Amino acid sequence: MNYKEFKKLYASSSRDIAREVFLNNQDSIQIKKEKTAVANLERIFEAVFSIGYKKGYQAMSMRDLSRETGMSLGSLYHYFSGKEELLGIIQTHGWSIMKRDLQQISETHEDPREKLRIVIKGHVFLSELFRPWFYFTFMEARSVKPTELKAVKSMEGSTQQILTEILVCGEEQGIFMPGNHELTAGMIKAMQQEWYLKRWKYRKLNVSVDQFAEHLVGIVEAFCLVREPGCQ
Amino acid sequence: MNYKEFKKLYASSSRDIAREVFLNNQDSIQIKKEKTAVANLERIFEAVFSIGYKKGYQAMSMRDLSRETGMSLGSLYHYFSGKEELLGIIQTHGWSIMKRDLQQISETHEDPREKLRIVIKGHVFLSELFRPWFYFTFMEARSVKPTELKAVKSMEGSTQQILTEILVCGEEQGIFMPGNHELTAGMIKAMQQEWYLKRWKYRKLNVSVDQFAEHLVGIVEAFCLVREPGCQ
DNA sequence: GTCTATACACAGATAGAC
DNA sequence: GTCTATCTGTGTATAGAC
Repeated sequence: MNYKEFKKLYASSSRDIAREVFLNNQDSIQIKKEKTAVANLERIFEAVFSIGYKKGYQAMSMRDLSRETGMSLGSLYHYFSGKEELLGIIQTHGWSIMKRDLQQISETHEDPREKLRIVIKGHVFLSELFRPWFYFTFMEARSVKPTELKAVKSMEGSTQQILTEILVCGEEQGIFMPGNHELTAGMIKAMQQEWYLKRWKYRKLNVSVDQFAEHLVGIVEAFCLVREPGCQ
Repeated sequence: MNYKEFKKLYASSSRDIAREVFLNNQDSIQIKKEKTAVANLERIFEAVFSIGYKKGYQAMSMRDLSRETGMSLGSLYHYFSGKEELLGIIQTHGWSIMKRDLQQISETHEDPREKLRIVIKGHVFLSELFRPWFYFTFMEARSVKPTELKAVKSMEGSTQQILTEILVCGEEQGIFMPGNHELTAGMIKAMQQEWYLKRWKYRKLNVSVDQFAEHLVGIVEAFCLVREPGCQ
């Protein structure tokens, strides 16, 4: 599978995400007309990502957000009760997208080797599709309030769990080498993160998302697949 | 080489770093007595890392810093001209430690395989020794002002360059496989970062810095070393 | 549903006593 | 060299007109 095929299968736009957020938070959002609310939420998220990417969420003022969205301060406060809640909405939604979609991807294959490939690539492709969400959730995870932090940590753990289980299962089937699979899973996650954290580097190097994902799979397989006897 | 041996060779304490900063910024620091200045700088850095780790530098107020250091607001401003300058001092010094020491480490060996091992492990060990510095410089790199950003970016690039050169050189000698070495170097850096960015995860898993570094070297060598003919 | 005007707390920074 | 007291701008958030 390459990125193009992936996009066809899992395509959902930023508009769709905004709609999801609207439906999940209909009680706290004071605007009731779906079309208006969804469109404005989309503008708000986009602006938060843009400003947040440059200087971080804490350094973004509500006036910055007002300027970037073209909405007034008063209007903004009809979409969330405060700056902290806005952060919470984005964080929890970002992580839940990630968790849900990766779970779904992992269920499309049975063979451990195929499953490992698809889960690794799927994560990279997903992070390409929703890069601002991934970048933001990673960089701003610290700022989330303790209540939500627990949920966020558990979602982060569950994505690593998926990888670990594949490695364990593959070892049992004699396909993968034995080893510290938790540690390997952590390393894989680190490399996946590289794509959305340092995206600018790979644009400069002219590395496409497909090349990146393939390279990553190559590294993991070189390490994990059992070598033929007599080989080093 | 393991972490213990590394520490013996490259040991310098947080006090030493504070002294270095003092000597480099003697003109802008209003306190002239070395002993006092160095001790207070050390306290300040420690406090910045502690608060910054929890909520980020932007969210840290000077009053937070005053409370944590036990120094008054007025005193703090005798050590730097403002919050922005303090950030700049920490950032540029953090990156320069990293660059200088890695350069030094890479010069201790000639054979590409040995050199690769030592540079990879050295980075991990260095980040263990100066973890707060590494974490902080990574997470707060965005907040640095444009003038300093250029310097920071170039230092980051140079550490990746060291890895790339080793891989290229090893390929020429027939020790390493051909491939996109820039890309591989980026992946290695990503895994190295994992250690200081997600340190809590590995403490929970009971993974030591030596185990982590060895695992990382294992992954890289499995991918990079030329396989014997007939092997996959 | 969106706007302008404004309340009020807190930020960064400084002056000047000790 | 360190402190307390204070200035001034900016931050988040709200009230109420349109």
